[in-house]
Amino acid sequence: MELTAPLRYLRAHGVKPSAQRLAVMHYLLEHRTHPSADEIYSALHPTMPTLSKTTVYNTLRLLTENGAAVQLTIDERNVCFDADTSPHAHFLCTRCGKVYDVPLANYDLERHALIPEGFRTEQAAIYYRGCCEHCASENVATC
Amino acid sequence: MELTAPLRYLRAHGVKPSAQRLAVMHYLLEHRTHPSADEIYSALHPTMPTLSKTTVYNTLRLLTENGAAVQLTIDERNVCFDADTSPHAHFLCTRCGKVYDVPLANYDLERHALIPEGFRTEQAAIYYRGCCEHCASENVATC
DNA sequence: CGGTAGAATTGTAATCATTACAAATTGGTT
DNA sequence: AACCAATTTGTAATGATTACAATTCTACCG
Repeated sequence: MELTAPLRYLRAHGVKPSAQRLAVMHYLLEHRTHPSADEIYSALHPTMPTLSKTTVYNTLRLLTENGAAVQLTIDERNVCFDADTSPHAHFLCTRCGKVYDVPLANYDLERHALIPEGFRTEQAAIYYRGCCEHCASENVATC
Repeated sequence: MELTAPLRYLRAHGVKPSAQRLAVMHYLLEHRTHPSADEIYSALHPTMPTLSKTTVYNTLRLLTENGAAVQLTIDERNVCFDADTSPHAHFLCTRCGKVYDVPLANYDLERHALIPEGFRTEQAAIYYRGCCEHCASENVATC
Protein backbone atom coordinates (compact mmCIF):
# COMPACT_ATOMS: atom_id res chain seq x y z
CA MET A 1 0.00 0.00 0.00
CA GLU A 2 2.76 2.40 0.94
CA LEU A 3 4.49 2.73 -2.41
CA THR A 4 1.54 2.07 -4.66
CA ALA A 5 0.72 5.68 -5.39
CA PRO A 6 4.28 6.76 -6.28
CA LEU A 7 4.66 3.78 -8.56
CA ARG A 8 1.40 4.49 -10.32
CA TYR A 9 2.43 8.11 -10.67
CA LEU A 10 5.77 7.29 -12.25
CA ARG A 11 4.27 4.77 -14.64
CA ALA A 12 1.49 7.13 -15.63
CA HIS A 13 4.12 9.62 -16.74
CA GLY A 14 6.42 7.16 -18.45
CA VAL A 15 9.21 7.31 -15.88
CA LYS A 16 11.00 4.04 -15.31
CA PRO A 17 10.83 3.30 -11.59
CA SER A 18 13.79 2.86 -9.28
CA ALA A 19 14.16 2.92 -5.53
CA GLN A 20 15.45 6.49 -5.64
CA ARG A 21 12.78 7.76 -8.00
CA LEU A 22 10.05 6.12 -5.96
CA ALA A 23 11.43 7.70 -2.81
CA VAL A 24 11.48 11.19 -4.33
CA MET A 25 8.03 10.78 -5.87
CA HIS A 26 6.74 9.41 -2.59
CA TYR A 27 8.12 12.36 -0.70
CA LEU A 28 6.56 14.83 -3.12
CA LEU A 29 3.18 13.13 -2.89
CA GLU A 30 3.23 12.98 0.90
CA HIS A 31 4.63 16.45 1.54
CA ARG A 32 2.69 19.17 -0.20
CA THR A 33 5.01 21.83 1.19
CA HIS A 34 6.73 22.59 -2.14
CA PRO A 35 10.12 21.33 -1.00
CA SER A 36 13.44 22.21 -2.58
CA ALA A 37 15.88 19.59 -3.84
CA ASP A 38 17.94 20.03 -0.71
CA GLU A 39 14.95 19.59 1.57
CA ILE A 40 14.04 16.37 -0.18
CA TYR A 41 17.60 15.13 0.04
CA SER A 42 17.89 15.98 3.72
CA ALA A 43 14.60 14.27 4.50
CA LEU A 44 15.36 11.07 2.59
CA HIS A 45 19.04 10.69 3.35
CA PRO A 46 18.67 9.34 6.92
CA THR A 47 16.61 6.37 5.80
CA MET A 48 18.37 6.00 2.47
CA PRO A 49 22.03 6.66 3.23
CA THR A 50 23.33 5.85 -0.24
CA LEU A 51 21.14 8.47 -1.89
CA SER A 52 23.16 11.26 -3.42
CA LYS A 53 22.12 14.83 -3.92
CA THR A 54 22.91 14.59 -7.62
CA THR A 55 20.36 11.83 -7.95
CA VAL A 56 17.73 14.00 -6.30
CA TYR A 57 18.46 16.78 -8.78
CA ASN A 58 18.46 14.35 -11.71
CA THR A 59 15.23 12.77 -10.57
CA LEU A 60 13.47 16.07 -10.10
CA ARG A 61 14.50 17.15 -13.58
CA LEU A 62 13.22 13.86 -14.95
CA LEU A 63 9.92 14.20 -13.12
CA THR A 64 9.33 17.73 -14.34
CA GLU A 65 10.35 16.90 -17.90
CA ASN A 66 7.79 14.11 -17.90
CA GLY A 67 5.04 16.08 -16.26
CA ALA A 68 5.01 14.13 -13.00
CA ALA A 69 5.84 17.31 -11.09
CA VAL A 70 6.08 21.03 -11.59
CA GLN A 71 9.01 23.22 -10.70
CA LEU A 72 8.33 26.59 -9.12
CA THR A 73 10.61 29.58 -9.43
CA ILE A 74 8.63 31.67 -6.98
CA ASP A 75 11.45 31.67 -4.43
CA GLU A 76 14.52 33.43 -5.76
CA ARG A 77 16.77 31.43 -3.44
CA ASN A 78 16.06 28.00 -4.87
CA VAL A 79 13.73 26.14 -7.15
CA CYS A 80 11.02 24.11 -5.44
CA PHE A 81 8.72 21.35 -6.58
CA ASP A 82 5.08 20.41 -6.52
CA ALA A 83 3.56 17.02 -7.33
CA ASP A 84 0.23 18.71 -7.96
CA THR A 85 0.33 19.51 -11.65
CA SER A 86 -3.24 20.73 -11.89
CA PRO A 87 -3.70 24.44 -12.62
CA HIS A 88 -3.35 26.50 -9.48
CA ALA A 89 -1.43 29.53 -8.29
CA HIS A 90 1.14 29.87 -5.51
CA PHE A 91 1.61 32.34 -2.70
CA LEU A 92 5.02 32.87 -1.12
CA CYS A 93 5.05 34.38 2.34
CA THR A 94 8.14 36.54 2.38
CA ARG A 95 8.19 36.42 6.18
CA CYS A 96 8.20 32.68 6.90
CA GLY A 97 9.15 31.47 3.42
CA LYS A 98 6.25 29.03 3.11
CA VAL A 99 4.67 28.49 -0.27
CA TYR A 100 0.89 28.06 -0.26
CA ASP A 101 -1.38 26.67 -2.93
CA VAL A 102 -4.02 29.06 -4.17
CA PRO A 103 -7.01 27.87 -6.20
CA LEU A 104 -7.75 29.74 -9.39
CA ALA A 105 -11.00 31.49 -10.06
CA ASN A 106 -10.67 30.86 -13.76
CA TYR A 107 -8.86 27.75 -14.89
CA ASP A 108 -7.90 29.02 -18.30
CA LEU A 109 -4.57 30.59 -17.46
CA GLU A 110 -3.67 31.44 -21.01
CA ARG A 111 -6.71 33.54 -21.54
CA HIS A 112 -5.50 36.04 -18.98
CA ALA A 113 -2.69 37.29 -21.16
CA LEU A 114 -2.55 38.31 -24.80
CA ILE A 115 0.27 36.08 -25.95
CA PRO A 116 1.35 37.03 -29.48
CA GLU A 117 0.66 34.87 -32.51
CA GLY A 118 3.36 32.34 -33.20
CA PHE A 119 4.36 31.91 -29.58
CA ARG A 120 3.79 28.44 -28.20
CA THR A 121 3.09 28.30 -24.49
CA GLU A 122 4.18 25.16 -22.68
CA GLN A 123 3.79 26.26 -19.08
CA ALA A 124 2.04 28.97 -17.15
CA ALA A 125 2.50 30.09 -13.58
CA ILE A 126 0.87 32.64 -11.31
CA TYR A 127 2.89 33.71 -8.29
CA TYR A 128 1.90 35.96 -5.41
CA ARG A 129 4.14 37.32 -2.70
CA GLY A 130 3.16 38.85 0.57
CA CYS A 131 2.42 38.03 4.16
CA CYS A 132 0.46 34.93 5.12
CA GLU A 133 -2.27 34.93 7.72
CA HIS A 134 -0.13 33.22 10.33
CA CYS A 135 2.73 35.70 10.06
CA ALA A 136 0.33 38.62 9.92
CA SER A 137 -1.21 37.69 13.27
CA GLU A 138 2.15 36.81 14.82
CA ASN A 139 4.00 39.96 13.98
CA VAL A 140 1.81 42.99 13.46
CA ALA A 141 4.76 45.35 13.17
CA THR A 142 6.17 44.02 9.93
CA CYS A 143 2.88 43.19 8.26
CA MET B 1 18.49 65.54 -21.68
CA GLU B 2 20.24 62.21 -21.51
CA LEU B 3 19.89 61.57 -17.81
CA THR B 4 16.70 63.43 -17.21
CA ALA B 5 14.42 60.41 -17.30
CA PRO B 6 16.48 58.24 -14.91
CA LEU B 7 16.78 61.14 -12.49
CA ARG B 8 13.07 61.77 -12.56
CA TYR B 9 12.45 58.08 -12.08
CA LEU B 10 14.69 57.82 -9.03
CA ARG B 11 13.23 60.95 -7.43
CA ALA B 12 9.68 59.81 -8.09
CA HIS B 13 10.42 56.68 -6.07
CA GLY B 14 12.33 58.34 -3.28
CA VAL B 15 15.73 56.97 -4.21
CA LYS B 16 18.60 59.37 -3.59
CA PRO B 17 20.49 59.72 -6.88
CA SER B 18 24.13 58.88 -7.45
CA ALA B 19 26.18 58.33 -10.57
CA GLN B 20 25.92 54.57 -10.17
CA ARG B 21 22.20 54.54 -9.46
CA LEU B 22 21.53 56.80 -12.40
CA ALA B 23 23.57 54.55 -14.65
CA VAL B 24 21.67 51.43 -13.59
CA MET B 25 18.30 53.18 -13.83
CA HIS B 26 19.28 54.57 -17.21
CA TYR B 27 20.25 51.14 -18.45
CA LEU B 28 16.98 49.63 -17.29
CA LEU B 29 14.96 52.36 -18.95
CA GLU B 30 16.83 52.10 -22.24
CA HIS B 31 17.03 48.32 -22.42
CA ARG B 32 13.68 46.64 -22.04
CA THR B 33 15.28 43.22 -22.38
CA HIS B 34 14.84 42.25 -18.71
CA PRO B 35 18.56 42.12 -17.99
CA SER B 36 20.19 40.30 -15.11
CA ALA B 37 22.49 42.01 -12.62
CA ASP B 38 25.47 40.58 -14.43
CA GLU B 39 24.30 41.81 -17.81
CA ILE B 40 23.86 45.29 -16.43
CA TYR B 41 27.28 45.19 -14.83
CA SER B 42 28.96 43.93 -17.99
CA ALA B 43 27.27 46.58 -20.09
CA LEU B 44 28.11 49.48 -17.79
CA HIS B 45 31.57 48.49 -16.68
CA PRO B 46 33.42 49.52 -19.87
CA THR B 47 32.26 53.12 -19.62
CA MET B 48 32.26 53.17 -15.82
CA PRO B 49 35.35 51.20 -14.81
CA THR B 50 35.06 51.86 -11.09
CA LEU B 51 31.58 50.36 -10.90
CA SER B 52 31.50 47.20 -8.81
CA LYS B 53 29.17 44.29 -9.18
CA THR B 54 28.13 44.60 -5.55
CA THR B 55 26.89 48.10 -6.25
CA VAL B 56 24.80 46.83 -9.13
CA TYR B 57 23.21 44.24 -6.85
CA ASN B 58 22.71 46.77 -4.07
CA THR B 59 21.20 49.28 -6.46
CA LEU B 60 18.82 46.77 -7.99
CA ARG B 61 17.63 45.75 -4.56
CA LEU B 62 17.12 49.39 -3.67
CA LEU B 63 15.20 50.04 -6.87
CA THR B 64 12.89 47.09 -6.39
CA GLU B 65 12.32 47.85 -2.71
CA ASN B 66 11.26 51.33 -3.68
CA GLY B 67 9.09 50.30 -6.60
CA ALA B 68 11.30 51.80 -9.30
CA ALA B 69 11.76 48.37 -10.86
CA VAL B 70 10.42 44.86 -10.61
CA GLN B 71 12.42 41.70 -10.18
CA LEU B 72 11.44 38.64 -12.17
CA THR B 73 12.09 35.08 -11.08
CA ILE B 74 10.91 33.59 -14.34
CA ASP B 75 14.40 32.35 -15.24
CA GLU B 76 15.63 29.76 -12.79
CA ARG B 77 19.24 30.64 -13.56
CA ASN B 78 19.19 34.21 -12.35
CA VAL B 79 16.88 37.00 -11.30
CA CYS B 80 16.23 39.66 -13.90
CA PHE B 81 14.80 43.14 -13.78
CA ASP B 82 12.21 45.30 -15.47
CA ALA B 83 11.79 49.07 -15.20
CA ASP B 84 8.21 48.70 -16.37
CA THR B 85 6.28 48.27 -13.14
CA SER B 86 2.85 48.41 -14.71
CA PRO B 87 0.82 45.18 -14.61
CA HIS B 88 1.87 42.84 -17.38
CA ALA B 89 2.90 39.23 -17.78
CA HIS B 90 6.18 37.75 -19.04
CA PHE B 91 7.01 35.03 -21.50
CA LEU B 92 10.34 33.17 -21.31
CA CYS B 93 11.46 31.43 -24.47
CA THR B 94 13.21 28.33 -23.22
CA ARG B 95 15.08 28.05 -26.51
CA CYS B 96 16.74 31.46 -26.83
CA GLY B 97 16.30 32.59 -23.22
CA LYS B 98 14.69 35.91 -24.11
CA VAL B 99 11.98 37.31 -21.83
CA TYR B 100 9.10 39.02 -23.60
CA ASP B 101 6.48 41.37 -22.20
CA VAL B 102 2.91 40.18 -22.57
CA PRO B 103 -0.03 42.53 -22.09
CA LEU B 104 -2.80 41.37 -19.81
CA ALA B 105 -6.36 40.95 -20.89
CA ASN B 106 -7.59 41.76 -17.41
CA TYR B 107 -5.56 44.14 -15.30
CA ASP B 108 -6.81 42.94 -11.96
CA LEU B 109 -4.26 40.22 -11.27
CA GLU B 110 -5.51 39.42 -7.81
CA ARG B 111 -8.97 38.58 -8.94
CA HIS B 112 -7.70 35.59 -10.88
CA ALA B 113 -6.90 33.62 -7.78
CA LEU B 114 -8.85 32.94 -4.61
CA ILE B 115 -6.35 34.14 -2.06
CA PRO B 116 -7.45 33.18 1.45
CA GLU B 117 -8.68 35.70 3.99
CA GLY B 118 -5.94 37.16 6.11
CA PHE B 119 -3.26 36.89 3.45
CA ARG B 120 -1.85 40.20 2.30
CA THR B 121 -0.62 40.26 -1.28
CA GLU B 122 2.21 42.64 -2.06
CA GLN B 123 3.21 41.43 -5.50
CA ALA B 124 1.76 39.34 -8.29
CA ALA B 125 3.41 37.81 -11.31
CA ILE B 126 2.26 35.79 -14.30
CA TYR B 127 4.94 33.81 -16.10
CA TYR B 128 4.70 31.79 -19.29
CA ARG B 129 7.31 29.47 -20.73
CA GLY B 130 7.51 28.09 -24.20
CA CYS B 131 8.90 28.78 -27.63
CA CYS B 132 8.85 32.27 -29.13
CA GLU B 133 7.87 32.98 -32.69
CA HIS B 134 11.43 33.58 -33.80
CA CYS B 135 12.75 30.29 -32.44
CA ALA B 136 9.71 28.43 -33.73
CA SER B 137 10.40 29.52 -37.31
CA GLU B 138 14.17 29.04 -37.00
CA ASN B 139 14.16 25.53 -35.67
CA VAL B 140 11.08 23.54 -36.53
CA ALA B 141 12.46 20.31 -35.10
CA THR B 142 12.55 21.35 -31.45
CA CYS B 143 9.38 23.44 -31.48
C1' DC C 1 22.97 -19.37 -14.09
C1' DG C 2 26.89 -16.13 -15.57
C1' DG C 3 28.04 -12.41 -18.75
C1' DT C 4 27.28 -8.22 -20.75
C1' DA C 5 25.56 -3.71 -22.46
C1' DG C 6 23.20 0.20 -21.22
C1' DA C 7 21.01 2.85 -17.85
C1' DA C 8 21.10 4.74 -13.29
C1' DT C 9 23.52 6.25 -9.32
C1' DT C 10 27.22 8.11 -6.69
C1' DG C 11 30.80 11.37 -4.96
C1' DT C 12 33.68 14.88 -5.84
C1' DA C 13 34.93 18.90 -7.97
C1' DA C 14 33.65 22.81 -10.57
C1' DT C 15 30.61 26.65 -11.76
C1' DC C 16 27.97 30.51 -11.12
C1' DA C 17 24.85 33.81 -8.92
C1' DT C 18 24.48 36.23 -4.92
C1' DT C 19 25.74 38.02 -0.34
C1' DA C 20 28.79 39.40 3.67
C1' DC C 21 31.92 42.40 5.20
C1' DA C 22 35.39 45.62 6.12
C1' DA C 23 37.99 49.27 4.03
C1' DA C 24 37.94 53.24 1.15
C1' DT C 25 35.52 56.97 -0.89
C1' DT C 26 32.10 60.41 -1.40
C1' DG C 27 28.69 64.07 -0.25
C1' DG C 28 26.51 67.21 2.47
C1' DT C 29 26.81 70.18 6.65
C1' DT C 30 28.78 73.18 10.08
C1' DA D 1 38.76 72.65 6.14
C1' DA D 2 36.59 69.01 9.17
C1' DC D 3 33.42 65.70 10.18
C1' DC D 4 29.63 62.22 10.05
C1' DA D 5 26.84 59.32 7.56
C1' DA D 6 25.82 57.22 3.44
C1' DT D 7 27.65 55.03 -0.56
C1' DT D 8 30.77 52.38 -3.07
C1' DT D 9 34.33 49.05 -3.72
C1' DG D 10 36.93 44.59 -3.81
C1' DT D 11 37.55 40.38 -2.00
C1' DA D 12 36.13 36.47 0.16
C1' DA D 13 32.45 33.48 1.49
C1' DT D 14 28.12 31.10 0.73
C1' DG D 15 24.98 28.15 -1.35
C1' DA D 16 22.46 26.11 -5.15
C1' DT D 17 23.18 23.62 -9.08
C1' DT D 18 25.76 21.09 -12.66
C1' DA D 19 29.70 18.42 -14.86
C1' DC D 20 31.90 14.37 -15.01
C1' DA D 21 34.10 10.11 -14.43
C1' DA D 22 33.81 5.98 -11.76
C1' DT D 23 30.85 2.61 -9.81
C1' DT D 24 26.70 0.01 -9.34
C1' DC D 25 22.44 -1.77 -10.86
C1' DT D 26 19.06 -3.95 -14.26
C1' DA D 27 17.38 -6.43 -17.85
C1' DC D 28 18.29 -9.45 -21.26
C1' DC D 29 20.71 -13.25 -23.79
C1' DG D 30 23.30 -17.26 -24.40
